[in-house]
Amino acid sequence: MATKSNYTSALSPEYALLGLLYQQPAHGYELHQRLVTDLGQIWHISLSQAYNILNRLETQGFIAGNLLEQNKLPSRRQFQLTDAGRERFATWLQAPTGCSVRAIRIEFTTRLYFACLIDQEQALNLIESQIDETQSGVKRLEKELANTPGEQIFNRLGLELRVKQLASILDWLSACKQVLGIETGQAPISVRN
Amino acid sequence: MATKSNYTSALSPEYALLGLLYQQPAHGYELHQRLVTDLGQIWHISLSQAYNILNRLETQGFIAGNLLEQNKLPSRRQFQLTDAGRERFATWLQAPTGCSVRAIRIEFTTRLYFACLIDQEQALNLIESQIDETQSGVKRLEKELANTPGEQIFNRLGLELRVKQLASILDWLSACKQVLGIETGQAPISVRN
DNA sequence: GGCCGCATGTAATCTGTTACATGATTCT
DNA sequence: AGAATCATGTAACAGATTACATGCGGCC
Repeated sequence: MATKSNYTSALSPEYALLGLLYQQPAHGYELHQRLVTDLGQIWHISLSQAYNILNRLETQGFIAGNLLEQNKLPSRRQFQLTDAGRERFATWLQAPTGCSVRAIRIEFTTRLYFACLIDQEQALNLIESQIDETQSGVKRLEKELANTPGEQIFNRLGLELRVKQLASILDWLSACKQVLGIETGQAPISVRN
Repeated sequence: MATKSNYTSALSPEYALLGLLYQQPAHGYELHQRLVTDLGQIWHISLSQAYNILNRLETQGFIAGNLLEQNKLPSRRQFQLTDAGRERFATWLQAPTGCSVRAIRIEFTTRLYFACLIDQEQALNLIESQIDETQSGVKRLEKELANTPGEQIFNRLGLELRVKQLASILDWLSACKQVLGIETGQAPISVRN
């Protein structure tokens, strides 16, 4: 019934690539470099994989590339977003991240990165709604913990760990607000050096 | 140069299955059930995937299965560890987990589960050495944080989050010791209900 | 001469996920 | 009669990881 197979199951840097292209056209090598310098602590991605993902995105019609010849160096494939790609990125940017610890560290941080570049106001909203979501996640886990019998020691331990981690995430989200200096109404920080 | 391809890259419940078989032979359906009831909060694995992993393990020579006919129900494939499998599990059980948040939540907890069943003494060691490892992980991250220039805001945020999460893990590891009641010298808890 | 940076890719392998397929028994 | 549980699997698909392959230019 669905148009095609459309799995976005796992975390993938594909949206990070789309986001970089949302700013300006670029070629694969450059995109990879920017990922490493700006978000290297968040995404660990090899050059090959970057090319693989770009090929996939091109096949799916989210980006289009055209060759740029260079006089000495090998020619580049310059990519730019298609309309579909622009929409895909915009939709993703304001989608909820969920409460998986991993998703927050990786996907949410990436969202925040782009939101800061595009719209500081939206970045604030992002943080606030993530705080809400995380708080309700804590409640959900605590309810589940209450429903888990004491014999299931390791299920309980697993839940307790997740609760603690969400708590530390809440802590971190507050720190995010301060670091970004958004709520103080200061001048927008420069993100690209 | 390597004997075969031997990737253990990602977290996989394969060792959990080996561990369950380390205790006693069992068939696939039963193994899946035990995973769900005992470690369901830690591993989310479908029945199909359990069978897939078991097939893989059999191909690799870590387990061996023989059919048990039943009078009414369909026949079972009862698996047991081979010598190679027993060794594989034992090696894994005392291997270090590392400091990835995910690995600790999933792999370490699984190790702890089996260590408790097999040898309470070893369980204590496991926790202690994980505490050490995690502490040095915090130091490593803090050093990296110190080396990350202030312009790389999001790399810094990513590192700060990881530091916070490791701190909450240290907290949790202390709680583990208490919950398991190991250091108090109490009678061994019953893990299987 | 050799290594590093620029710039591109292909291919193989492994793994997870989902869906599909089958068939008996037991409970309601 | 229909749903749930027991018990087994195969197949298709997507994606991550790694390895392999190429070629130029500049630097030491």
